[in-house]
Amino acid sequence: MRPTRTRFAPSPTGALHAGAIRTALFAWLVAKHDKGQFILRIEDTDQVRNVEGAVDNIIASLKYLGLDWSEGPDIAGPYGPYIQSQRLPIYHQWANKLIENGRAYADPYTKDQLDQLRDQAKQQKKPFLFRNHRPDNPPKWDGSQPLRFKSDPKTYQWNDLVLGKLSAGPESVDDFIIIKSDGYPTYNFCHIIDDHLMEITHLIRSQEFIPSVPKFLNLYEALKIPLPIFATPPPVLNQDNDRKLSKREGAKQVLDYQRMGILPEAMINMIVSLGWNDGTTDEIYSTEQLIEKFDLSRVQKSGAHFNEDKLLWLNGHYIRKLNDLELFKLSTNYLPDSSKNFDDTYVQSVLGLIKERLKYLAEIPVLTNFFFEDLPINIKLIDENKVLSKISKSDLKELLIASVAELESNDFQLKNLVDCLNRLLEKTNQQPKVLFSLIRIATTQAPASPPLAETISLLGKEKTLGRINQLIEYLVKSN
RNA sequence: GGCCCCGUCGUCUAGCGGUUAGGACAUCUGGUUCUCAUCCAGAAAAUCGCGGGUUCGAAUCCCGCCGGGGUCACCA
Repeated sequence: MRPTRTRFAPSPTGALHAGAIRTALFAWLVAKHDKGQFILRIEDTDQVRNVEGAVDNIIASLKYLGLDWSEGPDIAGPYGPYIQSQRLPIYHQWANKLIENGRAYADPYTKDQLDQLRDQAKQQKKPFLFRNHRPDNPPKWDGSQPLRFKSDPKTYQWNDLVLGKLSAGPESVDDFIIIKSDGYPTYNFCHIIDDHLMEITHLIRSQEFIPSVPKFLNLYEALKIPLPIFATPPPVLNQDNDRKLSKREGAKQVLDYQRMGILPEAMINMIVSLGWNDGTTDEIYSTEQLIEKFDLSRVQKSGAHFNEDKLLWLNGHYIRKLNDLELFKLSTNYLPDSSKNFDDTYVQSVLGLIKERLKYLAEIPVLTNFFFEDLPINIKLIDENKVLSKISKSDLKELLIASVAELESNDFQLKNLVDCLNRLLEKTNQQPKVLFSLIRIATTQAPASPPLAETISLLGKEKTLGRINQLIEYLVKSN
């Protein structure tokens, strides 16, 4: 048995989105499951569409999710180079074989002539097939014309690990360009050679290539290259419509999710669930479990909409499983600058308090800033509060004064604070709804925060009392 | 338009001839001394795209239709 070798072969035409990275994930999981190899190959044969920095983006996206490769543009291997633009002589060698066998010929048509033929076919409502217009005496190929594959049309039936039996008639097989007039090969040609030379066993790619497979099958035959196993995952669709994810549709980059603080485990879990499950009711899978359980034959046939709600839920789940130190380490790039004035223990405690309401790391500043800095009084929080807005400002002021009096003698240990707040409720004869909301707003100036006792215990006596007094002053002045 | 693929709650899905069609996200309700969240309990949500067959019995098998998508480049 040959070892399983899968590959991810993107073209560097822009940033990777969730659809592309899922294909990579599936291929990676197959390789890991079989204890084989996963290869990264860059398909940069379109010199016009190549985008600077795209390879870096691809590599960074894969690294973010921990999808590692054993051979690639940055890792030499026995079948390199792994960048197609560096393999041109190989493609020409194979192209020459086809010419020698009479299975490739120079295309003598100009672009205008071709367009004309296509228009004609369109007007006759017939599909355009180049092979109906093969030149009788093609010129010898000198590299200045495109080189075309001379097809041998027939009906094909083939197997796909995901989609099952697929078939198409001879009308799907045509003469297509294998070497462009700039000397670069087309995808249709060179991916077959590369997959063969690189000993790829499973060709996992997205659904838009299905209509081309009969053409590929014809070429495999002409090149005497054995078929790999085909597996075609369904498209990943936009959240809001039924079209596949694309940059044009405003799909987020994979790295955008990294920037917003989606943990790799959550992202992997989300992406794999688009089209795959193990048949149980499990929703959460560690990467190790996925490697063990993943199976292409259980991949869905129909497209799946990307769902950011579910991604956030998963991410929250993984964040909650972190301990305070782990969360602290992951948060360094997200903490507000003002946190630098505090020691790590304090910052860790803050993160511990907000952990269960954190959906993604970029939320950290809005959830924690009041722990690190004094915020201006936002009276709207009281005016728009459904119980506090019904109480007169002077009554609120009196409640705050009573609170300061009670809290002043406390040591702000959590347990003692809870007792203290309870006493305060009794003394003022108030509902927690009123009193706790009031103190919470005074001390955080935030619409939401962790529970009151925990919050002010961590904040400390000095800041808590200072902030309450500040609100008292404000209320006195505005009266 | 030709060819090809797909079609179960709003979304992701379980289901492979006999189920009260199950789970998860989202939504809504209640509980956890305040808010937000977590957690717990519960509700609502799919006449299995439609119509025919086959069968004692169909979401599951067959056919037709409809709907959606993909593809018809010197792009991948």
